[in-house]
Amino acid sequence: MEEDHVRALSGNYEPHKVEQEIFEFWEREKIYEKAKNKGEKKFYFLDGPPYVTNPIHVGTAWNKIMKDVICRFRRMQGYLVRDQPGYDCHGLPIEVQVERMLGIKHKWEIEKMGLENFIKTCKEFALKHEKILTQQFKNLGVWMDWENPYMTLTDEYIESAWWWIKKAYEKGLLVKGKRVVHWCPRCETTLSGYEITDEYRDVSDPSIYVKFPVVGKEKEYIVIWTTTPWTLPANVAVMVHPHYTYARVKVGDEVYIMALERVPEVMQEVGIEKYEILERFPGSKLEGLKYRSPLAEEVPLQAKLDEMENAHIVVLSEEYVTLTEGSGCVHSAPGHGEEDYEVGLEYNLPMPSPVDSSGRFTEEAGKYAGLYVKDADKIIIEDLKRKGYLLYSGRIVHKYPHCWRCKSPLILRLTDQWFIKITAIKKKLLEENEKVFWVPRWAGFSRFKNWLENAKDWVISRQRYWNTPLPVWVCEKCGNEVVIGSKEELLQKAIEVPEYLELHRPWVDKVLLKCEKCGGVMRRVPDVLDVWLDSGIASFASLNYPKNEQDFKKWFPADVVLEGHDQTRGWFYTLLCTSVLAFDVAPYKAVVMHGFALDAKGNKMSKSLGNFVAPEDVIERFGRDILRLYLLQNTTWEDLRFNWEGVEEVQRIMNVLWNVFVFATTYMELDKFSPKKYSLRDLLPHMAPEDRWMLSRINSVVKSVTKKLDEYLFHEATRELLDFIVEDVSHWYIRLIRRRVWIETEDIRKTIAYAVLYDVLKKFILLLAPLAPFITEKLYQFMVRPVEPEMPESVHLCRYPDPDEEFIDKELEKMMSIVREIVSAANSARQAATPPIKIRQPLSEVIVLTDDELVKKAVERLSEVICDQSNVKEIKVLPLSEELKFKKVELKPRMNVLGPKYKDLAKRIAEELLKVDAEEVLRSIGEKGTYELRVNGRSVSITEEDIEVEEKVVSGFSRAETRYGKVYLNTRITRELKAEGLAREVIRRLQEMRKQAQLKLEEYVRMFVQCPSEEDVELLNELKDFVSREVRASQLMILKPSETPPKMKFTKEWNIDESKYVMGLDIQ
RNA sequence: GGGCCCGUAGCUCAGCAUGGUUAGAGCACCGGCCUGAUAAGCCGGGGGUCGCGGGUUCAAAUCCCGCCGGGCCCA
Repeated sequence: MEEDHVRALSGNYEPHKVEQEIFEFWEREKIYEKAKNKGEKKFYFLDGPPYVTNPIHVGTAWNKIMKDVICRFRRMQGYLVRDQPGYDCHGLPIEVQVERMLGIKHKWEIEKMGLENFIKTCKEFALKHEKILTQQFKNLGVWMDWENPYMTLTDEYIESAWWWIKKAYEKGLLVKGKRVVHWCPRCETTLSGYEITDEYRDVSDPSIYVKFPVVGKEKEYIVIWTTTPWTLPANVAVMVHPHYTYARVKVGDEVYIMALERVPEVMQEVGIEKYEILERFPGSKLEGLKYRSPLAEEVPLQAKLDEMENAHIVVLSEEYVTLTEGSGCVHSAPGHGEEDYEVGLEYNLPMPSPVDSSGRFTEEAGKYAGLYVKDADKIIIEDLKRKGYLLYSGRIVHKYPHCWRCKSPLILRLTDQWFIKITAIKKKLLEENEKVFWVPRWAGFSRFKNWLENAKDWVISRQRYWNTPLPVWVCEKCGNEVVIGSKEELLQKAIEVPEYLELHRPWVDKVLLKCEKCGGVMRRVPDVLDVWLDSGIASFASLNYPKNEQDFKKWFPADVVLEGHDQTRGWFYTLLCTSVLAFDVAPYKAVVMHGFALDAKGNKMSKSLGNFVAPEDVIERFGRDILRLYLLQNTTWEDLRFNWEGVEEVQRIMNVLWNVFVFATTYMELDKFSPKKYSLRDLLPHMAPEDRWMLSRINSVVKSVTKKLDEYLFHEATRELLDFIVEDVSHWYIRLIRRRVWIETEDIRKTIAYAVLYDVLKKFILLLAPLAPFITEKLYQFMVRPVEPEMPESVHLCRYPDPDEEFIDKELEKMMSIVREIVSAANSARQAATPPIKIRQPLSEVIVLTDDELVKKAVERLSEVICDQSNVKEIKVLPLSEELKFKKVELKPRMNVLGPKYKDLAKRIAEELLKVDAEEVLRSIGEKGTYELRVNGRSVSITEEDIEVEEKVVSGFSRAETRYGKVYLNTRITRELKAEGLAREVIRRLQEMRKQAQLKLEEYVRMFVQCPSEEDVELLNELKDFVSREVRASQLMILKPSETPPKMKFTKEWNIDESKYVMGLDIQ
């Protein structure tokens, strides 16, 4: 039975056409579905859920493309891959967008309009954007289970969160307590740390020094510094460092207490020139020192604190007192500062926070009640000044956190919050992290580890609406609390359930429970959960755990997660926390961290800056495979600076790739090559060294690329593959086999070239398939499937190739790289010759001088490659000691040295030096340090300094150097060589004319060449057969200048070395 | 202010862990060459304070310290 043969691929690479065609093919043949269910060993890829607000940008595309590479690669390795995408659907950002859509400006308006409507709008918004994002991801060629994403807004997902909260509660790790949190007075909610860090911006604030009068002393004060005067009504203590030196400083008739080291700077800042240090002592001496509030008259709270024993005293802190700014005595308001709060706990201080949720002072603040805190600053300063407690008032520009959404300055407020005691499981977090495979390593073992070591308790409650509700119900009567772990449990315990129930506010708020302790009615606390908890539980919530225990057992933990470096402290962290808390193990085996996509200058891309590039823009101009490869070749964990030239470079490479296939298939079709007829192993004994080299290379690449993808080094794998197809296949192997594929008869050398090329290209397609799924599918469908119909119907259903170790010959690869350098040197020597010699002109020999055994071996084994590629008849290797045959050493006397030394004899010495054997002079100097020169009957000692050495290549040779030795090129052109050179000049031009005349490759036509001289006619006639064969001339006439050329359809005049030739060919 | 990462040719980057010929590649530019797959390729040229400063060393792009600029995270 006749096997079908390879057909010629034609035309240029047109990505859009290819991609459209492949999209349709995948869709029609349901290739994704087939690939998805094919594998055996499980592989759990866990998608970090993108937030469903904005359309994707280049960075999001990069992220999903790398994930796609993982899934495709693992599938080809035979894994059953869990590839569920995820979407992060809750949270303040959506609330903000919805508020904007609804024209709402304040939190209370939401409740006024009705929560139900608001939540419904949020949900619609999330679902709508989920669809947009999915469409965008699909368009990149990303294969995921788009029909079944996990979404954090479903009841099932929320139930997983509830289960986890209950688990934490049962372990005693869910705690209600006071916490100082960043609070937005406009949004009236706490913000997570993540939400704050983006919005530290420079603002101008007051900078004041205040005097706190010491109890029992006349005119003695503790001096504190603050930039938030509005926190003074909540002042409870002053912190000092126990080991720093403090001083009592006399200024006029007053005494100030402050850190000694700070005295000069503070005095300068407040403008005091004359002062005197009265006493020095360690800060620890100040512990317990009682002072009076400077605002006792204005603020009832302060007056009350004055009366208390454990308030308005000096406390010690090693951690929170520094000498870089202020006075070294730190105003401490535990209700308005995290550090203050911690010290407050330690000293059992009262912790007033006389500010309400909208940032206004409460009644406790007396005179200031009702004022917005920032507005109170001015009045407080005035009051202090009036009362003589203000030492200095200025302004300072510093970074201060703002609400990312409404830009209000945030305040720190002591509030009741729910939190998870991460500190209790910190050790285990660190332990589990040790077991994770991090890419790059330092991301896990420097950055993430460092972060874990500083882990704090996690405040998980929020005072908002569109989030997972906190599943805690509290008894109105006795305060008893119950934590609910599922919808089922909720319904079981409910005494009242609304008609419609989904696990969002407001419906869930309407569920009332009966208190088991007192029989009272229990209501849910109004808080919702931090949106970071939603994505943080994805490792098991996406598996629908605990409802679906089987899936959990099957898949958990994830084999890999991959996100940008902002997630080191975000998702990577919350994932680890939730899993370690619930299961005592890390939720992932490998974590890959990637960079951000920035603009060409390294700035963030943003629509407002006008530097935003959408992935769709790139697709429109270049196509999906090019976008993918461009992104993938960037060092994974480094930021990507998007630039269009870089994309163009990838496009050029893809053009070369395409043309490699055009070349290969064109000749394979001409010869009706059918790969299944041959086995590489059978052909092996007949192979040329370059064939074996090519096979070694592809198998080395298979091995190396597989390892790189196994370790998630996408950029290294991408670069290696592209480099391989361009350098090794296109630039080298195809050049080497070109003459072989032109052989017209059946010939084993040609067959081998096809067989090797076919094998290499097929493997290459498979290797590249996960990275560039469209073009590889196209080439597979075109070149492989028709001739090997038993292969899978899609490249993405194939097995990733295994390296054939038998073919790998590292020594041969090394030898070929040596040979490539030698060829390059030989060509360089042609150019260095005077006059330069064209490559088309054959030469007699190249000589490599080396003592290196491998170089010698390389030249011997690959001599034909060198001769062919450098167009010489012979290649020789000689030991270094033979080099003197090809170079002359000449001595140049240094007259400026000899002159002063030998005066009038110098001239004679110079003359003699030029006569003697230079080699011998150098040898003697090399051995003894001097050379004894006879001049006018006396002996003169010539040393190194007296001469300059010049090396000259002997005439008839040209030289170039390589890392592996010097290369000499024989530049003598014999009559025979000249004839061949001329023949090749003529051939080249006739070929060009064939191409211009659009003759078919295999077509034979009549031709003539009219030479400018009799001599040329003679020369050319010697190689007439050769020329005819090369240009496929049915008849070749070589004419003298005097003869009249026959009439032919296509004639042309050419200049060869300044002489005019006329050539013609007869088109049928 | 702290942690981690990055800074090498006009541009994109490799080299740095294990210090050692003249610091490389691709792109772009210029000159020459080659070409019946190639809008490709080859040879050569120009182009570098290896962010800056100090230290260790016979020797530093590489190791150490400090600083500057950028990114992320934390405060």
